[in-house]
Amino acid sequence: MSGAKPARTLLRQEVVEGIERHILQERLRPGDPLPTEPALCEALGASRSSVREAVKILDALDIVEVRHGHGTYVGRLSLSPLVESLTFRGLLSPGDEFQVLADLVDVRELVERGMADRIVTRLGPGQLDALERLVATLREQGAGQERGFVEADRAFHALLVAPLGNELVEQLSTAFWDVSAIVAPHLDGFTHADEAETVAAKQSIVDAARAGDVPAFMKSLGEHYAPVRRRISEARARNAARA
Amino acid sequence: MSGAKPARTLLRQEVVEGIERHILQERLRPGDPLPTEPALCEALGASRSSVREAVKILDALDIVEVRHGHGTYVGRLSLSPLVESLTFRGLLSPGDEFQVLADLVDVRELVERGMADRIVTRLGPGQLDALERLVATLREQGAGQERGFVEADRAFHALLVAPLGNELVEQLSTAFWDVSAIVAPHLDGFTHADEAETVAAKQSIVDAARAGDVPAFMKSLGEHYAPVRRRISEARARNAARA
DNA sequence: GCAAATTTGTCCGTATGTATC
DNA sequence: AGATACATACGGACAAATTTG
Repeated sequence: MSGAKPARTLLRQEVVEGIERHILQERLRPGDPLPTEPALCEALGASRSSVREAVKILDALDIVEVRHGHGTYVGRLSLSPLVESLTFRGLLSPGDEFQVLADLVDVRELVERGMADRIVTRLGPGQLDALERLVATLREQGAGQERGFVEADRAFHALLVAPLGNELVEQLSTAFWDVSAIVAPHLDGFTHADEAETVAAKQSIVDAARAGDVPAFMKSLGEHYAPVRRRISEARARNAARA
Repeated sequence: MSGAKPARTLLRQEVVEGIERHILQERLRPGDPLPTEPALCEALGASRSSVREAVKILDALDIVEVRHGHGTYVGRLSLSPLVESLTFRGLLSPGDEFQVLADLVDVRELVERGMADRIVTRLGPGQLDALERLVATLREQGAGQERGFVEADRAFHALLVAPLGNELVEQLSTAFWDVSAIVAPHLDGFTHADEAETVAAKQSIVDAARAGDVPAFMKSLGEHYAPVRRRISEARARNAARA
């Protein structure tokens, strides 16, 4: 029966909050250095184990970034935890392997559709030309150069929402794209015809944006995601039949 | 000079992937038990420290759930890591404290706006009545009963996107609401008039949905978020003036 | 209700790998 | 290259929480 307070909350969790408090109070910014592990131990009254576990939690959330042999720093606060979490969920998906993927495509189209008017009005000539060049790249590179293809596709969707001036939307958009790119390969049956259809729809999207035609922009968006939706529903049908 | 392989990747990270692999290969589902720490140590060839740090990382991502004195289980795979990450970013926000909040409101309206047609067509009479009851609750409970007010508000937005059948959209919607609820209190100046305006807009939203009027639904959405936007831009103006 | 068994939480000491100067 | 500072990893011991007999 020592007089020590039987802290209801786990010490590790208090260390997590202590580090967060320190970052906020000192108004630190991403990349700024944090105290070393021994310093954190003394400052927060915990052992190395507890401090290390707390740091790993914050590292997983990208609130903290650890560089081996160098030090601990404030993280970038990116959406990497969302990507990790959603990716694993997509790979797990008990029952229906592709439900998450279908939902994901919905959300991706939702974001671009919901921002359609702003995208159309704010895309400048230079950005439209850049989009056009990406479409050309996609058209030229077949299934032979997968690497360049997926990279151009990623860049296209990132550039599409870039002029919004909403950093959160940009990061969410690329995060959802990343998850799709990791989960989708389990989706075979994607033909060259599908690919061509998708690229053609991208061209229509750029044309509609250049013309300032919001309804056409939305229509092209629907056509762009149509092939993926077909493949997903076919895969789901196969799964259902197998069960 | 031990014969151990000088793993170029961190051992801790390999343990993380090993646990993930185990969950996938065994097709475990949320709530299923995982091996104990000593068992994981032997299975993955790592010390308890490394295993524990790996488990904490997976716990932060809600891929694993740890219960003290009980065991380790497969997590719920919720979006809690997104909430944690975004909340901290909102509290940090160097330079402009309310940029993240403004972006957040944009995204919340974006989701509801982008799903407008589907929401209007799929909302059944029972769900419309439930929404109406929530609006009544919001109207009756003033600033006096904050608890019930915010709870009803949360329920309203959750119920709005529920009939879509897209679990990801539902979880994203509530996640963004949660982050707003945590970050927004730093935003004072919210008057009773603002509150009344927001509640009235919610009534309009329900009316429009009941009438199947998509344009009116969208218009009401804009009116619903208008007061919050005003408060945010005022707060940003105050911040700018202070700097 | 008590006590034992199981499992996670915390601490300490030590040795190793890595990056910087 | 050597020295230093730091994170990484190990193993053992005890504390705290939970379940079970």
